[in-house]
Amino acid sequence: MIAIAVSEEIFIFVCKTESFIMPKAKDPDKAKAIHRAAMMLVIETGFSGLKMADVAKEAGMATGTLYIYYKSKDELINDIYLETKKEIIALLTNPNLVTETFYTAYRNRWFAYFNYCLKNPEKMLFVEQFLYSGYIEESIYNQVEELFKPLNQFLLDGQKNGLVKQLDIEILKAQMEGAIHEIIKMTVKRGKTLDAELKHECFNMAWDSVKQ
Amino acid sequence: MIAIAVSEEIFIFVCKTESFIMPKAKDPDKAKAIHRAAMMLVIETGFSGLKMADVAKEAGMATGTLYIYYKSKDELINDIYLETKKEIIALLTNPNLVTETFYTAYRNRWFAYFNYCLKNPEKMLFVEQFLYSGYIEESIYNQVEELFKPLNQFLLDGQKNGLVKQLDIEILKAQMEGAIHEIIKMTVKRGKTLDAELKHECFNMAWDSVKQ
Amino acid sequence: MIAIAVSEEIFIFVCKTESFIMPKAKDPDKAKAIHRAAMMLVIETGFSGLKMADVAKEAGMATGTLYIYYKSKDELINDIYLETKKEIIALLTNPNLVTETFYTAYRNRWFAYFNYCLKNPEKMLFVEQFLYSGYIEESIYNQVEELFKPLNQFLLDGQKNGLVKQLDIEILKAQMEGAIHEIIKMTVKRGKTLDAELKHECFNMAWDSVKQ
Amino acid sequence: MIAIAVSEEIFIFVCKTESFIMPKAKDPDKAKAIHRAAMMLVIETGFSGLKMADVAKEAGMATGTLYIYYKSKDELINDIYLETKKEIIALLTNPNLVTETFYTAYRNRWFAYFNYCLKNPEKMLFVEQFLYSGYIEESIYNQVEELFKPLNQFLLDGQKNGLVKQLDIEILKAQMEGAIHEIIKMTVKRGKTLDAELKHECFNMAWDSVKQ
DNA sequence: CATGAATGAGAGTTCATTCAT
DNA sequence: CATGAATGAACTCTCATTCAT
Repeated sequence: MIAIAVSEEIFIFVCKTESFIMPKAKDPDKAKAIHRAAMMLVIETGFSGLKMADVAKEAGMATGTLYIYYKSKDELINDIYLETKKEIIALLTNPNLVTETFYTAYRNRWFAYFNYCLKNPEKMLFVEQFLYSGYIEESIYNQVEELFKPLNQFLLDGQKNGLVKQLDIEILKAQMEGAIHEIIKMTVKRGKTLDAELKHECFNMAWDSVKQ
Repeated sequence: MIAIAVSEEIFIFVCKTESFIMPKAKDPDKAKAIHRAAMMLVIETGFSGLKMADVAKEAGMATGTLYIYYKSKDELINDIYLETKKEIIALLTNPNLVTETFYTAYRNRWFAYFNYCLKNPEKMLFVEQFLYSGYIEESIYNQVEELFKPLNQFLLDGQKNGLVKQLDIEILKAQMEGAIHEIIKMTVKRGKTLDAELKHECFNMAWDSVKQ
Repeated sequence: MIAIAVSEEIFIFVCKTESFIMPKAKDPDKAKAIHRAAMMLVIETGFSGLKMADVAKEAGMATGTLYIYYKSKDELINDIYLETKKEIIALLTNPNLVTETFYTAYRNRWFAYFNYCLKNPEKMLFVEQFLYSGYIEESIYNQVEELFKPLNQFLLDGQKNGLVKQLDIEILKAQMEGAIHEIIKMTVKRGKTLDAELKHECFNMAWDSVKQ
Repeated sequence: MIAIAVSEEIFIFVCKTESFIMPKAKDPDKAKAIHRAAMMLVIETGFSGLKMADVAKEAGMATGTLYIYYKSKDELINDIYLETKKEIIALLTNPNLVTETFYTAYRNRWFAYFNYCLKNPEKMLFVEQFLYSGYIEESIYNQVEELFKPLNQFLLDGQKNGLVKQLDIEILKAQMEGAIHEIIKMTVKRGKTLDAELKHECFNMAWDSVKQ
């Protein structure tokens, strides 16, 4: 390693990385492992059955380690919610989904979300359960509300063009989201699988319900 | 209550009747009061926040009294679920709902359930949350499944007559139930009220989604 | 038991005490047992070694029971302090201690406190340790300060009559209290006993130090 | 600190010297920094509130570093006690304090200790608290006892010459030490300052209490 | 039957200590 | 030698359940 004095207080060090002690950063994979473990356990046993000791064991670490990454059980749970919601928003605002016609754009979004839920039922269930778990913190709730606002515009455009029923946007969203969630839940609960055709029929129901 | 010592062993107590526990016969209303209290508290604080002491307080009795009516917290919660589900089944199999055409019969049933949820959101929410609370006992779950089977016939008839989409009955039910629940939840959360017209539009969405 | 209706809502009940279910009151002896146990353990192991489980065991009850009487460990410790300080104040403001001359009154007070400390070294030690334990709550501290103020007047009178050195009252009190505590601590630590004569010589030191 | 990648393996770091850990010989000041930090924190938060992580932070180093200088928290605390006591003994056995008359020698010693406590209240408080903290190790306690013995001779000489009250030496020491500590504690607690005159009056109290 | 103080197993969290970097 | 993330035993506190009154 070479040290060059620039001034009395400022130095330049040139060195190979491995010979320089990098401050050991908090392991970003650990936070994700904790997320995953906690989410799975919530689905298995509910929020009331979630124990930090179990999360630690499932994530392959000591209990104390959880508290390096999250201040408390509450914070952990709220953070999982927030991160999952952000993931969903990123998914639904993906520019790739935008297409020429409203119908195809709607279909793209519906399938994106439907497939996401089908692939990550634990995430969908977690988010659903969370809202009535008693763990939610208002600030987190509001933050998520804010993030979702841009998505409303899409449906408003559909209404303006006379393609979507003239109803409160929140009702339209509830209709679609509620149906998707319930279908996925039923699917998981009964161990069913949905082939492409079945998915398309589910989509048709969704479209039929909201189309003008 | 005022206590006046007449002698070392004899006291006079002056009190309002309700603050003096008169020995009385087993109160059949108590079980219902416990139900109501527990359900409200689950909605407010989630299953993880439900404490027997709070249930007792909310129901206006001592903790010990709860255990006269229910063997345990688990049993209490499962019983609430079972009773609520029975109430819903009774509602949906009410002979008054049967009418000439499939459409009107469907409409009657949809409105019956929708209005029930709107009037008793705590019951609907309790039932929804319960399934993933970790409290559910398999025997109770199976019992409820059994009770609901007769209702499927109604939709099967609709399909036979070409009025309802040719889809797995469970998917159809999930579509309808999920949408209703989500709309009600949104309504409650945002403090909205639904007038007759709005309800009808919600029904239209439901009908559009399942009709052939 | 005889019940006499005074009005529709007010009743008079006359009964032998044992035939009337008295609401089971929190046992006042338990609170004292907890005090005693906690105090002893603090002296033995210091505040840092005080464990609620040990307090419970020493007091002959379950851990949970402690929390019926005290909201937290902090509150328990602060309450012990407050109660002990109140006891000391009651002792020092006992009208029996007042006598004709300032000297005899001072002597009475000094001996009252010295003997109290000698008989209850654990209380004295607890109070001494407490102030720097990190457990003290400001409100409790202020409350005690307030209660002690009346005692200052006694020394002020001594100064007015030219019997006591003209020094800040707080310094005079510190001189006396510090000396007493340290002598008692030494006595306890070394397992010494103080006979009447020795006590009197200790008093003479105290008096010599403050007298004009 | 700024890191600039020159290649995949070579980096340039620009930083203020103090934020870059230069490999250096074992720093003899570190043990003292740890002492100071621990002592301050004990005074602020008591022994029960002393955390090794806080000591490290206060001393400007990592937790692990503490364990290079001290085997354990216990050892650290006991070492602080021992070192402080040694410092006090060195102070009181300073040959400069010896003078012609017993009175002036006594006065010199009293002022030396009083001023030491006034200047280092944290040390005095630490030592006071330590004895009842539950951390003390018997070997350390005995070692300190042994070191203090020579000081007794001084008072014994005073008694032989009829200048000091004929009382157990330990009682005399307790009287003096207790008074000094309590006056200093009061001073610190109330934010008072003691001028030369006031100090002298404190000394007079001390002298009056022990003089024959 | 009704009460609520008492119980104690079990949960969340902390923190002295270790060790790979 | 210095670091600080990781560890897990041990602590405080909670709460479902019991039982004497």
